[in-house]
Amino acid sequence: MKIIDQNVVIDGIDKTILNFLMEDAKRPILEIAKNIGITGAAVHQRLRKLEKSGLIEGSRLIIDPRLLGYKTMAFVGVYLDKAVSNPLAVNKLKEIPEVIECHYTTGNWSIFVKVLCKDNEHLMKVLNKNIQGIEGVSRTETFISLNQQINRQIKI
Amino acid sequence: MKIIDQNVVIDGIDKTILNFLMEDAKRPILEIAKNIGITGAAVHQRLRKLEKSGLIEGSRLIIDPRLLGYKTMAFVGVYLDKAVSNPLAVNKLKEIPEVIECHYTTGNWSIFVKVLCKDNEHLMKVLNKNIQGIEGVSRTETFISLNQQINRQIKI
DNA sequence: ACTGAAATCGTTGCTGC
DNA sequence: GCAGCAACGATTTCAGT
Repeated sequence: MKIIDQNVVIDGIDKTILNFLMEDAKRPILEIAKNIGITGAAVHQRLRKLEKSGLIEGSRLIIDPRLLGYKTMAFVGVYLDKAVSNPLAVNKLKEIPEVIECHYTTGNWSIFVKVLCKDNEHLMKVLNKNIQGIEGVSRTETFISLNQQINRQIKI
Repeated sequence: MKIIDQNVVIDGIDKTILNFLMEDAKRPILEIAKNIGITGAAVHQRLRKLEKSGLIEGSRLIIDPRLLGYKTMAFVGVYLDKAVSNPLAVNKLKEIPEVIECHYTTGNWSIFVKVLCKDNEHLMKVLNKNIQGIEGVSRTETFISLNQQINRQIKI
C-alpha cells in the first residue's frame, strides 16, 4: 500500500492539460496547447513534470466489455472469518481475473469486490467456486448492476 | 442506455494488441507488432477495425487522485421513495462531480454510487447536502473504502 | 517557464503479394 | 489480411530568452 504524505501542487494550466487527457489520452498536445495559449513544447514540459511527480499513473485503452460478451457486472460483499486473513484473501482474489476491483471497507463486510462476468451463470461459478472457495470466506452478498449510468474520473 | 445485441468477434492477435494497450495506451505499436510477429501497419489496420466496431471506446490518462488530496473513496447505497424517480435521481447525481460511478442494482438499494472526496468532512457534505438533497432519496448507507487493493480492467 | 525550430518517432496510405 | 515503403503528423529535445 502506497503511503501518500504530500499532495502534488498544480496550477490551472496543469489542470486543463490533465482534464483534456483524462477524457482522451490521444488528444494531440498541439491542440491542447493552442487551446491554452502556449506552445506544444511547454505542454510537454509540464507533462513530464507531472509524470515525475507520480500524479500521472499511465494511460489505458478503454474497451466496452459488453461487446465481448461480458454483460454481468456485480458487487460482492465478502465476510471473512477473521480480520487477519485479509491479505491472504486479497492475494487469492487477485488470481481471479473476473475480479476487477477490491476494497477493504468499513461496515458489515470485510472486503468489497466488483466482478465482471459474461452472464449470470458465469457469475454463479465465480461466486461459488472461486470466491467462496477462498480460505476464510464465510459468506457473500451479491448485488448485480443492471445498468451503469455513470462511469468517469474525478473532475479536477 | 446502449443496447448490445451482438458481440464483436476478435481473434488472438486482436486480443494481444488490446491487452497491451489496455495496460498502457502509449505502448509503441511497433513494439507490439514485433512481439506478435507482424508489421506495425498490420496492427494499425486491426486497431482501426476494432475502433469502427465500437469495441474501443477511447483512451484515458490515469491519475492518482490521492496526490490531489482526494483521499476518501466511498460506496453509497441509495434508497428511493418510488422506482419512478430513478432517471431523475441519476440526472441529479450526474451533476455531483464527486460521483464517479452510478449503478442501478438488484437488492436493497435502488441506486448504488461510488464517490471520491477529499476527506471525511467533504464526504459528509456530499452525502448530507448533495445526495440526500435529491428529490426522492429517503435514506443512504455508506461504506468507506479504507484501501483499494485491486483496480484493473477485465483480462481478455 | 516559455518559445521556436530541428530531430526523432509514431501513424497512415498505397501498392503489390 | 499482411509486407514494405513513402508521406505525413505528432512528440521530444534543446539552445536561447
